[in-house]
Amino acid sequence: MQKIKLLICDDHQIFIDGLKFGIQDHPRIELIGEALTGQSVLDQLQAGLQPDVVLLDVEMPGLKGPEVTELIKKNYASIRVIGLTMHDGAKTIGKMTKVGVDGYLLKNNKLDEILQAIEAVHEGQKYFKGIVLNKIIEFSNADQSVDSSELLTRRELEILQLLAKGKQTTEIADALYISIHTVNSHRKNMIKKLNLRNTAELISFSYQNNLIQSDQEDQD
Amino acid sequence: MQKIKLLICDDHQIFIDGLKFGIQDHPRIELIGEALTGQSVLDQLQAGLQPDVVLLDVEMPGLKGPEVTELIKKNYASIRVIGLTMHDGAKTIGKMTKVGVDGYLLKNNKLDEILQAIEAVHEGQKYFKGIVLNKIIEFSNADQSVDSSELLTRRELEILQLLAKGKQTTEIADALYISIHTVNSHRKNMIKKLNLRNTAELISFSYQNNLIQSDQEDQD
DNA sequence: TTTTTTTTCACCCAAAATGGTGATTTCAGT
DNA sequence: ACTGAAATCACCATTTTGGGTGAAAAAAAA
Repeated sequence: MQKIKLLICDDHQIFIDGLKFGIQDHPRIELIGEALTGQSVLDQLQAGLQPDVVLLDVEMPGLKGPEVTELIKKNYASIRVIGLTMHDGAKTIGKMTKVGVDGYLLKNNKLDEILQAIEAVHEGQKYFKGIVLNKIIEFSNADQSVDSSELLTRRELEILQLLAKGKQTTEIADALYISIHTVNSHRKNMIKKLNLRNTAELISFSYQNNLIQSDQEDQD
Repeated sequence: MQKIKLLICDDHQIFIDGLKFGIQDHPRIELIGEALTGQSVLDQLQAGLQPDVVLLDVEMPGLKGPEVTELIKKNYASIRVIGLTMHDGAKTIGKMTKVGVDGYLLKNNKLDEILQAIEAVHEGQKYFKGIVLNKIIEFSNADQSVDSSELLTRRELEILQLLAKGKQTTEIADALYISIHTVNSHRKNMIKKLNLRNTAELISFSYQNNLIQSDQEDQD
């Protein structure tokens, strides 16, 4: 019987190494490739690699889990994707299920659990357990978990970035060659449409919903 | 020759499992214990376990890397401690070196690197490489890498949390049973002492410096 | 104990933000 | 060509911030 062909993607080499050791003697699973970035996964698939299952770290620099999953599912429908994550944030889980991920595991699971998940999704089952399952339910019920990336327009996001840097209305207006009234309108619109109360909460919201990168430069 | 006795602590089981496989055939290293929390490490040491080297995840729920390291170093001076981390934040590295950590590795290192580090620290060497080393230098030179947890007082942090939730001065004053003047003073002091310009930037700063947890509840 | 830091409160004033309403232009999608 | 969303600008009134100064009580550190 053919072994399950597995491709691992995780930006942490040690994770890959760990799994490699854990899988090397497995009778039914075979590691056929590894990648440190989402882009690398897509490249390898493009190049003709044909895994049955992709084990995908969700939080990565560059291309993130949901995007990668979406592209895999779109172009290689037969490949099963399992998301792996550190955190159990409902938002990310929601994004992943939306693009059709087949399984989802927290990294604090035992190796056994992961191997089990690989076999399960390969047989066409979905693999969600425990907290993850709860979060999915939570997410599907509560629609208030905003898909923020589409709630704010490009211009609004632009202004948001500047607000986060401590710029005030006049400065933003100068920087963008628009009137202070416009800047004000944008800010007020954001606060209103997101159901917030003031700029401080707007900034909070934008960090919590990853509208702003925590590692951006903060030059004055 | 006696093998190096190793104790691993990481809240991610898969990490432990991975390392276990990686070490099982190693001629000079022997895993004598594992722990999922910092507290568990201390308990095991208390109970008489005598590792030569402790491999310690820095970011953990509960007792964090620096605290654990400090306690180990204080009570069991002969034990070498290697910090393991996901992120390469200068602040955490600084805290770890301050309490006398012997080595520091990023989790995206290869298994080999980790094994090498274990042997190095066991021989009394310090093991810092690449980015980590740079960060240490950066940290010791640049004093502007604010140790924010000590820059803000407890009260200020408290007010900061509420500001981040969109509360305004009056509400915060009510919640904390203090005058609005006091709340205002605290906010103004924070902005001034951190060299910021307004509350928006203050919120930004606090997210970027982990003064606020991104996954906190946002109930009204 | 003495000294320093933290927390508390107060007043003044100018600048900025908020909340509302309304209107025009530009742009993308149908 | 039409429609709706996005971006632009404007005026109004009220509230909140931000910047300064000063000072007393409480707590922590030396």
